[in-house]
Amino acid sequence: MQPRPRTIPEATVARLAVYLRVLATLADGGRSTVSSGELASAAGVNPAGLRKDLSHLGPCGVRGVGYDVALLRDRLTRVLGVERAHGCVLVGIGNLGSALADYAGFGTRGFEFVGLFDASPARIGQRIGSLQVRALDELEDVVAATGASIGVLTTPAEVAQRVCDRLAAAGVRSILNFAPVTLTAPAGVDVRKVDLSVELQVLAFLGQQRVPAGVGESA
Amino acid sequence: MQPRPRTIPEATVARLAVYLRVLATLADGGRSTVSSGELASAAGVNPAGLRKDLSHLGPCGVRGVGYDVALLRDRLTRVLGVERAHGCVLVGIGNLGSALADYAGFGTRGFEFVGLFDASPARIGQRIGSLQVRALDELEDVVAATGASIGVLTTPAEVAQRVCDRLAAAGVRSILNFAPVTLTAPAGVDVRKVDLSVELQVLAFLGQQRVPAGVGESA
DNA sequence: GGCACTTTGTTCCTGCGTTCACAAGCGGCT
DNA sequence: AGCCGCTTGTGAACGCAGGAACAAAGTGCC
Repeated sequence: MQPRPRTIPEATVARLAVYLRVLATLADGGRSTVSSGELASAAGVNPAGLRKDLSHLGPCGVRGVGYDVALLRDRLTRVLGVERAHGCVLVGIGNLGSALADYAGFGTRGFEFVGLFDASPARIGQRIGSLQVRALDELEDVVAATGASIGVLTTPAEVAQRVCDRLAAAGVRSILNFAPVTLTAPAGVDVRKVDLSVELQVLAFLGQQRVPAGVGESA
Repeated sequence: MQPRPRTIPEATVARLAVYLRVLATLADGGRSTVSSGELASAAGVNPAGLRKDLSHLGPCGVRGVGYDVALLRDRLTRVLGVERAHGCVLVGIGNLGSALADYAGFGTRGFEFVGLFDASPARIGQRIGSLQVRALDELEDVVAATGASIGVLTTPAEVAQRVCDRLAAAGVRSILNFAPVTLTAPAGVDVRKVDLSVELQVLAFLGQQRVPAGVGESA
């Protein structure tokens, strides 16, 4: 009865977001159809895997032809839930927070910042884009008033857990954490972590592993 | 003959980096030993998984007691290859690039920016921290002079691939890409991608999946 | 109208990552 | 010195993601 199996693997969802971006680019370029091979190449994945990913949302291509760019884009937009813009609050307006608040790429992808917060009086009142930085005290009120569903944390590590708790209590259901700590959130609240140091350390490891420099250097 | 099996799964490496950070915090707090359960809890993973991760680098705990904090931290530091600082070049000094260049967290974790580059004359010469933004022309020279092994891309999507090619040609072996495009690099060059929009879209999907809001909203 | 080519959607299979459960080893107590 | 409890390290099973190969289907051409 349900056309969608309703359970799409998380790894697949992440790739769907990538496909969506590629499709947007193709649509801008005037393309009307794409084959799985071409799309997979642009997204950096295996063609078979791409078709399997897409199969999770039912048949949406035409055999012998490929996928309709606009159609597939709209369907992905719906499935990913970015049909309507999601309100986001951003806590911690340091360097990284300011950069994110000012990043234009979010607005065009279904996300809109509806509140910027910081604890430092020096930051409060500062304008970034079309928003003003507010005091942390107003966090709950703004979340309630705007119905923001996503919280982005760019605070120092020491206060991240406390802010996370407040966001969850205020009704935010998804949190994107840039602070270098592992957060614990109540059930029903999703937390995703972006850790730049970890990414660099993985790269460092892969680099040194590829060339075990210093091992056989005895000449 | 080789004490290390030499092949550590990438997912494990990412977690090792997390453990390392937790250990650093514990060491600062004066703790001398930790059990796998406590460490796993702080890192947000399964205790058994943590022990398996650690087993990849040989026995390094004491049964009945736990792990020596300082000892394990040093060993992880060595294994991850952040014993010596890695030189990083950062290309694209926009909002995000500036934030990363100014982020103090990297220096304490074995990474040091040795060059900041931008194509815009308006940016060139600007000082961020202890470095000056240089013209993109100098990229190859600086990489050669400093032996930088890691490149960080925070450029617009349109030029990311070109810069990636130049970095690879200049001898950079690891690239961390923040630009919203899928890069292709020659063999021997590792590319890791951090895509903020994708993270948000995954959150949006998980949020809407949990509550099919809008289905019963007849009011 | 029929045929062949192209491309999707699916199925099978292989490999990896994760988890659970047990045996081995070490410290502390008696 | 011997025993007990605690914790690590490892072996095995489960589940999942990724990749390759095959069948179905639709288009364009002859």
